[in-house]
Amino acid sequence: MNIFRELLELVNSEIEQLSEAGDLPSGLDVTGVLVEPPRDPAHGDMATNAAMVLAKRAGKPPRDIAALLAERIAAQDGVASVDVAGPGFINMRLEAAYWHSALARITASGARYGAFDMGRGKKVNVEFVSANPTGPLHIGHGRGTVFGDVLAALLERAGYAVTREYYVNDAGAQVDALARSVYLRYLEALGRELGADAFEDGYPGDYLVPVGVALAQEHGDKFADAPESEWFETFRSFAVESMLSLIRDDLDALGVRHDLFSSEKKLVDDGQVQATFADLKARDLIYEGVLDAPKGKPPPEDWEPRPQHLFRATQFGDEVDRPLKKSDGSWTYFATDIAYHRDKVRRGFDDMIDVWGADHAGYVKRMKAAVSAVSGDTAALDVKLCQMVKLTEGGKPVTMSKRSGQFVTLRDVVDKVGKDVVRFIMLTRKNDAPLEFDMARALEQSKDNPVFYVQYAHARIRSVLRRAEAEMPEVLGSDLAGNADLSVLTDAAEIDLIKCLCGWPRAVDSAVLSHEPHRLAFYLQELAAAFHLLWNKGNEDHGLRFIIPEDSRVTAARLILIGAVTQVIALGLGIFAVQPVEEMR
RNA sequence: GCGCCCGUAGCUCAGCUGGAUAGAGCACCAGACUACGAAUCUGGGGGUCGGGAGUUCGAAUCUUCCCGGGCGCGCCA
Repeated sequence: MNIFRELLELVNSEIEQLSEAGDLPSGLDVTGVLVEPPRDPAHGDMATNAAMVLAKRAGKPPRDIAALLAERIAAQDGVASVDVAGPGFINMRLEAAYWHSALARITASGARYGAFDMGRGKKVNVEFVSANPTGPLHIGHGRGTVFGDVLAALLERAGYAVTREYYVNDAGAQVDALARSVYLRYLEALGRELGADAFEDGYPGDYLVPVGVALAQEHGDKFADAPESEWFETFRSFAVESMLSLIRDDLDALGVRHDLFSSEKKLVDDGQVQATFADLKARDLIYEGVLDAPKGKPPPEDWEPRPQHLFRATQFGDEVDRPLKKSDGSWTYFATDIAYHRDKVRRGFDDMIDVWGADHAGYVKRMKAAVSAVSGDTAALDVKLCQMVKLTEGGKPVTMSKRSGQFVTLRDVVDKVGKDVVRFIMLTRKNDAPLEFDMARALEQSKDNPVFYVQYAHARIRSVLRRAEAEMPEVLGSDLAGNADLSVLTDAAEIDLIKCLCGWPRAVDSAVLSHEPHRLAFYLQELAAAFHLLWNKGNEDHGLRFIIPEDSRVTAARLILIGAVTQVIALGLGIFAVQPVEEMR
């Protein structure tokens, strides 16, 4: 049930018939033909640009094509009137009966409303969070987490077979530093004094204290005076496991569950990086060369031009060729990441989405280049960048210092305002725009708070339905939808609300195509607004209230209308994994 | 220096694969409740869509150049 798609099919079939009748050339390409609501409602309910799009292809003036099409469209059921405007827009006005039938069909399609099998079971890999396992998640991670999880849910709803994946960077210098910090906490647990700057190159956060204690309990002072080589592996893997479990708890608190955690270290240990390297080398995509020093900023003190293994990223649209090995012989982050994406391709994903922080923007081109290279141009990677989250409390910035280890964690925020509020607010901005997250406003019960605003609409309707059940039980009979006469819905605000409900599949489609779940959050706010408006009309004109005790016919129709609003709000919140509320506390 | 992202009302931001006279909220002003929950709603003023050029029937949207802001630029991830 998607009226835009249906009307587009109608327009396309009329174009075809005009071709058959010889009024238009046959075999016309109709890509670009759209049916959409005109920006100005005064122009009608729906408009199509068909005549303008086809003008050049058909070799006819747009107004002439429009006139031909308009005549045919006007003869269709449900179409009240059609006119041609401007350069060749065909504006349609639809009969009230059309909207009534649309409402009935929305209700009938239930939880499937807006679902369209765009994906046809195609596998998609959504990699998100992928924070280093060196500490708890912070609020910025939370944004990518919610974004990735909701995008995944959205794609699932559109018929894709989605895998939610977390790439664990457990092989680099970061986790080495983590291991050393944990070792210090271990010494501390054994009663040793730590120097003031002991954690200078490590992780000073308190969250490592229990990790040190646990190791002290398990191993006693066995490693206290041992050389690093003896304890390092033990401490590193224990520390990573502990941090991963911390992160899993954080994700759990947000209601996020990944299907797969992929370990960078395992990738390296299994020889996959080596294999990828050999593979690319065999295809002459790796060569030995010397890179210029980075321009525009003073080169690092220890800069020295040296020949190294370079990936021919420039062959795939990147600016420079990228190094794969560090001077100590170990792999660069990029090298392991190529292997990782190659692994995804080999697991059958030719559609991949990576959710990154905006500070990684500079890596997008090389990663796309790498995916082209390892897949032989058969796989596509879309990288979604999430901008910063500015955490505020009553408009004042909440200071965060990772250096001191004292920062507000994602968990702190979730515990304070609840996971549903966090999830919704994270989607009230486009992913590549900075987001201000105000903790005070997140808890506020006013229309400034978008979560509340949408939930309030849902709760109000549930309240009406409860009341109707108590006062007019006969109306809420078993076959309410089947028997109701929707033609009594005649007020402009009622029809507007139905029109808004009809926009849901369109919102879903556009969110799926653009990989932008925030569009659903905006849609839900619009729907809530259309509902609140109708409600208030009932305050001014009691004849427009939903429950009319002396008229069960009208009441039934209106309950179906607002029932459909809760249906769509619940569907939207469902994709967000936010629970619609029955009442506001 | 180069690359990516951004620039829309006083503020915060939408604007769907290019569509008609560019929208919403906040703030400001003026209104609507003996309540199906006013935690809401209605109306009003407010704009060179950063600037120029181009593509076309048509540009906030695409291309290009400039201005301004953010991020990044071998051996961090």
